[in-house]
Amino acid sequence: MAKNRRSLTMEKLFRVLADRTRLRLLNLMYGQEICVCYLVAVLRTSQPKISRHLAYLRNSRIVAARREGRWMHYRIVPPSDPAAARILVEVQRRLSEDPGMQQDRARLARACCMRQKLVRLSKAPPPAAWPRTNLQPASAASA
Amino acid sequence: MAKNRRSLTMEKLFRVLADRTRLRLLNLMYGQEICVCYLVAVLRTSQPKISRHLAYLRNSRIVAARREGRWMHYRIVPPSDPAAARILVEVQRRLSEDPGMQQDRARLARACCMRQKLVRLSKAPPPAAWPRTNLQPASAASA
DNA sequence: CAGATATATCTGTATAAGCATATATGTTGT
DNA sequence: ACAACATATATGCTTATACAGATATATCTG
Repeated sequence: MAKNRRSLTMEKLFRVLADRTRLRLLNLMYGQEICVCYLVAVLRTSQPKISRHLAYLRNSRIVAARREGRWMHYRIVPPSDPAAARILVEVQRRLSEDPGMQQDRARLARACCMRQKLVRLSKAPPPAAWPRTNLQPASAASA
Repeated sequence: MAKNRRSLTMEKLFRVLADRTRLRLLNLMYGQEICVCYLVAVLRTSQPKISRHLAYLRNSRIVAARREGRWMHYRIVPPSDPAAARILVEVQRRLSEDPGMQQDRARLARACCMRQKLVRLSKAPPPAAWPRTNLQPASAASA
């Protein structure tokens, strides 16, 4: 199941980042833990495709997953290698300037606001800041 | 001939960086303009392979080439996009810590020292700092 | 022509996308 | 409690494409 526990080589890290869909996913995960259903809703692409790319990110140890009932939450795990971590920060800065990525974030914000009205999202836990701020109920449904 | 004049997307940039041979080439080009024959000598791999990766880097506008007689000199061109430029600097920092890359640089230094004795390099212009420091004769052989 | 570098062609591998289906958890009816 | 189902996510399989490496050959310059 867990294929690759060793730290990433530089070229492998870049291979992970060399895909538009994965960058879009990371863009939505910066600073927050987010449910797959939101990712599917915002990216407007097939669920298997997103799941595949999440698995790729997971195997690369760049993101971690947490199950909460039927929902899976994904978050970015800053690499232990300082240079790799800095690169991810640079990526974030670059993505924040990309119009397409801004559009994705805007769609996510809208989805969160009107989530009560969206069938697919009404019951799902919304994105929450990560690392947790203590203001967010950690996992209200898990007790 | 010049296929792609538009600026790189983030994912394209990372695709360029997602290859060990290209990283080794960049590693040897940081801060200096260097002749292909040195790259071939240091990397100890086939000349067509190196030439193709150089073409890849050239088409991605990450390096530029300059002809001087029969020799081609390659150098890194810092991207106009500030975030991309910062990423390249981070890559440099990371590569400087990589043992394999240090070994390449050591081999290059050695080749430069004993170049008089090496048939393939004895007539080729050695690597020179770039941007030029005015202490290096720009192109002594081209006049 | 010789030396330096680039390109054509072929083969193998990685992987992205699409579709169908499997798994996992939760819910509902009895 | 258990069967049957619904929802959320993951995976198996197929096809298409990008591209790395190897070898041979072309191009460019002196």
